[in-house]
Amino acid sequence: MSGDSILRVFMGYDMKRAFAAIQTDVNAVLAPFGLRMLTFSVLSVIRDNPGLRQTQLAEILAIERPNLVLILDELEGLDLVTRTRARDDRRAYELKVTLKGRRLAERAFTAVTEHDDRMARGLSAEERAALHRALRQIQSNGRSSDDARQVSHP
Amino acid sequence: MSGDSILRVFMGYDMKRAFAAIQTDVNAVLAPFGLRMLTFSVLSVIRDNPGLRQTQLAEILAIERPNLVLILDELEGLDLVTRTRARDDRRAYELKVTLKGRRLAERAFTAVTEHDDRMARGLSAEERAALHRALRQIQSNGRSSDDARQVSHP
DNA sequence: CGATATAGTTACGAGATGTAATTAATATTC
DNA sequence: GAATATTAATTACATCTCGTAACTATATCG
Repeated sequence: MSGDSILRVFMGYDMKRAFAAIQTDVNAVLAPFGLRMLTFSVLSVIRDNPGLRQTQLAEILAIERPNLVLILDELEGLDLVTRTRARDDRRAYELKVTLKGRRLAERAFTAVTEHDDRMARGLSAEERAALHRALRQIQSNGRSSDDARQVSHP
Repeated sequence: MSGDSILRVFMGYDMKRAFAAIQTDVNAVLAPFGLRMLTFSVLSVIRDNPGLRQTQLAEILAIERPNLVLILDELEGLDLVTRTRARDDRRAYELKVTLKGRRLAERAFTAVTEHDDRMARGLSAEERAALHRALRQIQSNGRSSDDARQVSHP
């Protein structure tokens, strides 16, 4: 008995431990590419949504705009992403992935997919699908409280 | 379509989002008790394992011993936990929860349990059990790589 | 006894995340 | 159309979590 059985009844605890395992592992997988979980996510979303603005990207990834700035500085410094002034709104930048970035993202994506499969060993396809469903349900349970609060103070 | 569909195929991404939701929420639940997720976890494990040493506690929670020091300083300063020199090993401390700590932990535990149920709304008991199983499987998949590495360099 | 290991600590750094205030550009309003 | 407010990005700053290396004191082993 591992001593933390009192905490194992909580989804939050099991999830913290599982996520820590994944994050440590995926960061090790991404290190050879010069990426981490967060920069990989940013790169992937821009690649999938070329021309995205920083505010939209922050919204999609649920991070604050200021935190995005340094991440984009990093990716831009690595020549993986470009910031181009938007013609229709010269305050905003259009984000795009460079050719170099596209190539790197593709290889990293394969590596992360393999990693994800590795972390899912022992789970059937149905169990994996059920896990995704459960995780999204939890997210929406968390969001609904936020939304309720925001709606009540418009 | 939210723009992050490219990432939604990864357990790691869905889990990061779900865990962020839980952590934000549970910290709000614990704030009135003067606790956060981490201090609550430490307090709960000591309560469940009186006399525990710091090294053992760090091992159980999978955190580094140095990080535990400040957390225990905090809990000790709040009169929730005591460090007593072990008679058989004067380097070590025996950790115990004070009466005040026991009372607080009990109330906090109830609040966190309710919170966990709230975050699990929409999931059946079977789905919840399956979620725990999946999360533990993932943890053990992560750990097994570590173990393999350690065993290969004894 | 002397070498080595262990328990806790200190010092430090990196990464992720959040808030407040600033600047430049756009939108709104009178 | 000028004054005002809003928005995009940024800067500056603070906090939390987590990890490593080095130190002190005890303990153990040969």
